[in-house]
Amino acid sequence: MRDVAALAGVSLKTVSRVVNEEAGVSPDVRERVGAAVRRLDYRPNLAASNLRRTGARTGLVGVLVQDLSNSFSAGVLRALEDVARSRRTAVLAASLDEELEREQSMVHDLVTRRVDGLVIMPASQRQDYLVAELRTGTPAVFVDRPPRGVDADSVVVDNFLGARLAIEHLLDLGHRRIAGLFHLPQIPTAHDRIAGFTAAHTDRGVRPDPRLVVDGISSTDEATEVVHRLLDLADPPSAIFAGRNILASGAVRALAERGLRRSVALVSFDDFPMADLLDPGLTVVRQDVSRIGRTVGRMLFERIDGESAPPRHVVVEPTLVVRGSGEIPRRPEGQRRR
Amino acid sequence: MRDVAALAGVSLKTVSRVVNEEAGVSPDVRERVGAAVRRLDYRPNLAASNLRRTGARTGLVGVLVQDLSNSFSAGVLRALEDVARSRRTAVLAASLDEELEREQSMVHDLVTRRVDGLVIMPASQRQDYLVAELRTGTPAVFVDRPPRGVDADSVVVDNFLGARLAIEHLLDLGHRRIAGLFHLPQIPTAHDRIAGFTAAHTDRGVRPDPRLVVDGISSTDEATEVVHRLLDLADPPSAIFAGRNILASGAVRALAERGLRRSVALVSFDDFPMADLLDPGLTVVRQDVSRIGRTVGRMLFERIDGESAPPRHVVVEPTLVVRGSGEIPRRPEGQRRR
DNA sequence: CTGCCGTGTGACAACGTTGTCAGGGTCTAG
DNA sequence: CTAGACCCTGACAACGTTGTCACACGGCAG
Repeated sequence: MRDVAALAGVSLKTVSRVVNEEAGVSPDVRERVGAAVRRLDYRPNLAASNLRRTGARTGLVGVLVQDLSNSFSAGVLRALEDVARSRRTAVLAASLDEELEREQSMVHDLVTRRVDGLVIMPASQRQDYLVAELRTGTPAVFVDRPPRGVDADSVVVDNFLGARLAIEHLLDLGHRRIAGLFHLPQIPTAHDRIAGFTAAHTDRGVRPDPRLVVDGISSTDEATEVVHRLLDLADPPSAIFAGRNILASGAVRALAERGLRRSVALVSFDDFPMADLLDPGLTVVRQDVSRIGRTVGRMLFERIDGESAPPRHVVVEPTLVVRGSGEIPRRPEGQRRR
Repeated sequence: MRDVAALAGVSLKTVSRVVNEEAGVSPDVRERVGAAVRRLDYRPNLAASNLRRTGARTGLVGVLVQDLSNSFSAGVLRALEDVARSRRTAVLAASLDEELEREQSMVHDLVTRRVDGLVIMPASQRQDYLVAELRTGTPAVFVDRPPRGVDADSVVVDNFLGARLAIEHLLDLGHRRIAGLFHLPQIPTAHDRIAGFTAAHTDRGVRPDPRLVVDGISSTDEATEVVHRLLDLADPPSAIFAGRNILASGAVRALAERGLRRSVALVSFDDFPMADLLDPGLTVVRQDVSRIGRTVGRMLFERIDGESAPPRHVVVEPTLVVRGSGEIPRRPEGQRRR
């Protein structure tokens, strides 16, 4: 900036005025400074500028998701990015991989970087640590999992409802022995899906067989194994509900290995690209990822703009997408057929 | 910081020393300052710190990909993130959506933010504009598409080889009428894949039917349409090569609609999650996304560390992943069979 | 001619931090 | 007892920018 001022023969302040398009600079000077800026490839130092300006924004928001490479996280991030772009804000993204410690250290880092806002898909059970972090006034919005131990905006899917929709759908088709595959039950989303699974049964007077409900499954391979084990039971399930898309792929594989893809019904939570190309197409409970992302973005920027109403907790309703795999009727006997 | 100094009864500089874990502070004072820091929730202002330090890094890298929500971009980003994390660096991510203008403005913004490095999956044809941007010394690494008009490191997949692998595979199975579905030919990746498609044919003395080679297809629906049109020809293709995964899903859909999934061979460029669950499993040319991301990360940080050797251009070899859809033999007559 | 106003410009301090250097205290060797 | 060395600590300037304020100039009314 000093060089620009020297080259244009003006003071630092005048360069600042031109760069910031402030009024009150004669066209002549404005032109001279502009030329000098271009000639020297001058770029204002945003850090210094923010330092000086009172209450300036960094134009940066932090987004902490479970895993940038999974389609749910990536979809939410993408929708958020679009909102951020319209607010001339850049996005700092990171994966938490369900690691509590990483969540805390990332939040700390981002707050230290003075991001204007924070979006968190939490890995931790409780976020008490956030109370201190957010004392600086950084707004935070939770997504996918509600906050515990700290009061903040959130956008979550109604996991209970989603599971119930799926199970009711299967019950309507006559299924009575429905297997449930779930993630770690201490994760709120998994917990609610298990609850929805159970509630749908009991509401209809059906008692779910506890042997058919398996939780703590965290990989596709484990899911394949579990499904094989369930199908080996003397009274195997006639339908399967997968509580997460990666568990659904394990289930699909197990069914395929036994030639049962058209014999055992399957419904999954979470849609994914190309689920409709499977044969039969995979019936899923879909979360509207981009709507979730947009909602989160909108709420975050309202807070950044100074909105100070009490935290809002938006619950997005998932929908059942019928594609075939979930519409296989109960087959009372002779499941081995092709 | 001033408050901390006052509370601890020391000078600003001493607080600075404690915060930065500099040597030469008595344990007593260190402890007092530490307590004050905790009590006041003090956080150093990174911007100010960077401003003062000579040649300090921002601990920030910019990553510009095609679309954060597609699995290739997301996978590369994720692998990059892991490298960045090990270097205590955060990642600023953005989607370009093949928009040239956005590429330029994002690069400009990121350079102004003083990122330590830049990763670009270019949307533009030429990147001459970068010469001026990079004069500040910000290193850049290109991924997926090589740089034009500016000399910089790059990591790209051998698209020519990938397409050739696929076509040779199909030719080996006796196919002679192979359809090719491609993206816009002015995009270098598409261009090379078309070239590989053609070269594989001519190397084997087969003349590809120009009517079977369609480029400029940019959506799944368009691909479906095109495949239907090709299958309506008097002499339809016995195999299809999809030059991109989104085109593959269009092709799968068209084949499914005609009950030809087990009759017409299909090989696609780009793997995607759950491609193995299709029936038959989709045979693809796979790019090792996480290796690409890691390589890019490694190269970028070498530059950030001051490496000044001439730019390197790494070409990653793709591999053919056989899953069934590509191994359907040529069926000389009566393709309509189920 | 004087005084006032508006316009364009610049000097200076300040944002929050750290590098430099100097000073005061304690310790050790001569 | 003194000189030198060493250890801690603090004063001060500087990083690149912008807010505040003052000043110089030309024009205009009295």
